[in-house]
Amino acid sequence: MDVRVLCLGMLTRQEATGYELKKVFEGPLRLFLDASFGSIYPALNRLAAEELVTCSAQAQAKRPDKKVYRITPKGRLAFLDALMRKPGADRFRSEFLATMLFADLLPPRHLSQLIDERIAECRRELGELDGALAVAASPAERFVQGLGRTIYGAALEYLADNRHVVESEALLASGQN
Amino acid sequence: MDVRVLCLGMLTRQEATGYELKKVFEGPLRLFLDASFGSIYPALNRLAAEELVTCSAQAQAKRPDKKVYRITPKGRLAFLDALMRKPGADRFRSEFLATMLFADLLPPRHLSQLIDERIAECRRELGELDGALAVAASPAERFVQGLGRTIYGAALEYLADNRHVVESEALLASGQN
DNA sequence: ACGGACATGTAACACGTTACATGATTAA
DNA sequence: TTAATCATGTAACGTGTTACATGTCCGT
Repeated sequence: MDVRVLCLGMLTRQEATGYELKKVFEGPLRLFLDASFGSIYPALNRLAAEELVTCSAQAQAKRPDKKVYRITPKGRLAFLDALMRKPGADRFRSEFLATMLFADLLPPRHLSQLIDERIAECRRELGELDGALAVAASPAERFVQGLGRTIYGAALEYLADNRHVVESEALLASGQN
Repeated sequence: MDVRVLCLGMLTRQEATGYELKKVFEGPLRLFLDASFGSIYPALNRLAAEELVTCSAQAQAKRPDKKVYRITPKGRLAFLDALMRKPGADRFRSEFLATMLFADLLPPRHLSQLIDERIAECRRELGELDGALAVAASPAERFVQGLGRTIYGAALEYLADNRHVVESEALLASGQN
């Protein structure tokens, strides 16, 4: 699902500007959703050209016009159509995990620090998700956020319980160099 | 971490051909790692041009030469250097999850079938990971595979326990259309 | 007879990121 | 005064996918 379809989907919930859409991509769902201005604005322009959304520009003093986008009936159909396609495989790109795959090549201290930071990061993320769940959006959104929390929680526990596996290996390897 | 660095990393473990590397990308780690021939072969050629790997071609009857790549000391240093960089943020791209975010727009039957398939898929993946863990590679690899298993396991349980949240919402929504 | 494994590679294309351009307002 | 928020947009660039090109051998 590309940025274009994702934007269209968000507009099924709420009319929004490109700027507001970007904020959604930075919110608690950012693990799953992501897009930059450089992809959002062209996406919205294209959606408008295809008449899947309408755009009403509100003039603002000393600022670029604020362009509020609203989905059209045609846009809703197009989004539905995209939603009904069989979803492709997940791809979990994690540089942290890729690094862990070669943990034995790292200096032990560096590795431990990496894991410490990762654990802190997971906790931060968990806190944010819990906060987001408390203010509660739609059930669907809560469902996805809840899954995110579950995954982060499980990953955190796993990390704490199993870090010794890679850490001891890194120690052994560093003793042999 | 791009395909080039990833290939370099795998070559720290074992000399390999592009074809063999591709098989690794299709194995139990495919959730975290992924690359197509169209990116692997150019990556290897570039690595060879930079002298981070060497390439020895073995002539084969009636087939393209088999090109075995080996990492050089310079390549090991370059890889280490890449590994030591602060890892970027995770990005979990899941079309399934993106679809769930709009579950209330889907026909209830379609949604339930989607979730059923997803659960089956998770189980398949879990079985494969368990199989891979049994034959055991390096501790680092087991660590990462174990994390994969943990995540899939947690996701599976969450799905089973919470599917009713989105399913009932979809039912409600479909009754109102 | 047909598909899949083996084996490498190129070219067109899609998609997204990054950095840049512009500029006011407000809080620390 | 420095950074962040608001607000949109373009252009260059990087990276990867898909489809194509080529051909054998083996199992069913």
